[in-house]
Amino acid sequence: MSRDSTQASKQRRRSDQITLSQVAQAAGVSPITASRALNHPDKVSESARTSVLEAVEQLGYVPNLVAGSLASSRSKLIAVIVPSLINTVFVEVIKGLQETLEAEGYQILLGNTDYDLDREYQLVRTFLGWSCSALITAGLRHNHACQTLLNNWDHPIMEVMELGKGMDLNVGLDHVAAGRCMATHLIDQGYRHIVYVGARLSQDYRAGMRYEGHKKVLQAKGIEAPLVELDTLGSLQAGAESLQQVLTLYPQTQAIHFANDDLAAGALLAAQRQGLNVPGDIAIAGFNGLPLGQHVTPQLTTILSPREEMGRLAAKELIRRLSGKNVYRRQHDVGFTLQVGGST
Amino acid sequence: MSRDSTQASKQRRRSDQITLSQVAQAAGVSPITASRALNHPDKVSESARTSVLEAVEQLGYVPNLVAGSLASSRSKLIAVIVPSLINTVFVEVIKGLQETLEAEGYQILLGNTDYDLDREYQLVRTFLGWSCSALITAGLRHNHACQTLLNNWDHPIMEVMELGKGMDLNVGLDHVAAGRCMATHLIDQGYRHIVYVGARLSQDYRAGMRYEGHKKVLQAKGIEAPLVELDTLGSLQAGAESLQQVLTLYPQTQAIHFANDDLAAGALLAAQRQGLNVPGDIAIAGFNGLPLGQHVTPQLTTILSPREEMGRLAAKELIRRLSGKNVYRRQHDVGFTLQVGGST
DNA sequence: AAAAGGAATGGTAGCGCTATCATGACAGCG
DNA sequence: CGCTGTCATGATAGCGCTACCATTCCTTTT
Repeated sequence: MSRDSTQASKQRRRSDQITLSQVAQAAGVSPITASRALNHPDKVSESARTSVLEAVEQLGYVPNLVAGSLASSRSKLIAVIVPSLINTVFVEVIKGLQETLEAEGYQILLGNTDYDLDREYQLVRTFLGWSCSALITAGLRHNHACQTLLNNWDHPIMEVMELGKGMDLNVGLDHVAAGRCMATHLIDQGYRHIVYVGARLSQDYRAGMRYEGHKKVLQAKGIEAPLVELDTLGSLQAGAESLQQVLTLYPQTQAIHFANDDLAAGALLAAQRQGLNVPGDIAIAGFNGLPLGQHVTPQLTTILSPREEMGRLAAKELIRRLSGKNVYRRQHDVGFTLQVGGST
Repeated sequence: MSRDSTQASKQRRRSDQITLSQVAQAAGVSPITASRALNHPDKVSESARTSVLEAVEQLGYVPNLVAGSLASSRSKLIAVIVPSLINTVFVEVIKGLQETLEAEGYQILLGNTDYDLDREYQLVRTFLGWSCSALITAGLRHNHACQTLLNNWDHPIMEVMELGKGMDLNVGLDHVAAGRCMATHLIDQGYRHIVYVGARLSQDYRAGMRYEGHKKVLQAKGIEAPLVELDTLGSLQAGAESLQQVLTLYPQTQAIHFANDDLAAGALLAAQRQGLNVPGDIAIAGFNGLPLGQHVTPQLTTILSPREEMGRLAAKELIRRLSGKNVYRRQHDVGFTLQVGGST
């Protein structure tokens, strides 16, 4: 009877957005049938389904995902937390994740910790509040509060980048082994005075792990393993500057093992500008396998890490888990490849 | 009386997560007061506030943002839609956005269209369903459905990357002018046989706009403006390969104006490998001002576009608008800078 | 023919939070 | 002393959707 809402005691609808009930009414079915037509199409008759879809089209209905998530306590959101977007490595992992997750209808909620574990905790708290269906985070290190919070969370957690025993799922590579690999290569090439150069190893602790591997190999041969730690972020510029610094501190240096390709390429290009011969005067090695390294002359010796692949695999495994399938392995090693160029 | 829920007719709580009501009970206040203590701290007495915060701490309460958003039809989510993550340009804009938005407590919902406007429409639909408080999208071109959908949406919309009359807010630069700028520089340097090389200009239509500017300048001088369009994405590799192609198609070429620095740097490095002198045999220019261009020899002539700055400014203007302040200008030109290196 | 099973649909009651209005307490005012 | 205004708090009623159970109608089984 009271069609018009003049008395409308407690009207609260702010936006005049179309609701599922209106769609249902237009389609001549109950709201719950309309809901099913959209979310479980196989559970309604074809006639109901088509009339609902028509009504959706006609009214321009946009499902309120917030309401849906609250009612079902599920969502198609996946939280992705990385320490930095400046470092292209993480971006490439995100790329791989994004590609795979979006294809399955998931949306990415992106967070950046700036290498701050407390910040990470705050982000995790916020993201859990969105009842994400999973969380992907870069690295195995978290602060205590974060650890407890996540332990009590009953959704999949995927830790990427480095290999190890995580909280739940893990896709990554063994950075210590990568460091050993490159150090071994340098020694095999006959170099004995080898410096490792990294940038902010306390933040980029994976580069620190590579140094650990590097050091072990050298020490096993009775060789010193000097470390030069830069206080800037890794970049071509920083690499160029570090070259000078290394040669001043350790004039006998024959080879430099850089923590990443940006540094290494920066140093290589700087060496050329200074008329130094690579690898004759100084050998240079990097890590990551960025395209840039293949385009400089001589080509950069580096370790190729499958970053996008890591993202894709992580996403795939996560989806597997989310769709209720059995997970046989929680740890996945994506490996790495030594790429020998002319720079060593 | 009935404290235990044995008969529990229609219990539906799936997760045993702490709710605000439990916090309120522990703090000895009503749920609404607890809500206020957390969201409008100045609207409750200090005693209430502290006891609520204590209870939150003690119980490890994590606010359910989904429920909050539904009730208030507001959220701290901001949708960000870009055409690609492979192109670092967009990533840098995201970086700028992210930095500024996260500092203000906003979360980013990230979408990638893969240069497909229909995909963009789908993403927009989905994101509107999350009742985002704003939407940021790269570019001014959208399909019709998307346009209508967004016109009826009553939240701020920010279109970035290129300058022009958008739907709402806009931060970007004039790509036609940038193309003109570089073409003028090349002509001033005395080059007359100039080829423009771009990759998939129908997708990267902003590179196409730069070509338009380039062409106009050349034609005004009565010079031909040949275009070589590559079918791959812009990359060092593609740039290296295109060099050959250009020299075969247009043997007289004196200068190549590349659509971006990746292509240009790839070509420059390839030229060096082939023993060609840059700029003596062939001059090379790019666009973007990537760090790489400053580290090759000779330095790459390019146009510096303030990408992170664009993201930061866009985020700032958006926040301004979201906090209800007056917006005086809807369009913001971030400009560009010609960087002359030794390559032209 | 009666019982049992299945498919399509709907009614009801929340999900956890906040907007709205109502209340009571107390200060300031003429 | 009543009147108005401000402040802190609370009761109530949703936000738009879906889980859960119930109902109906039809097909299959013994």
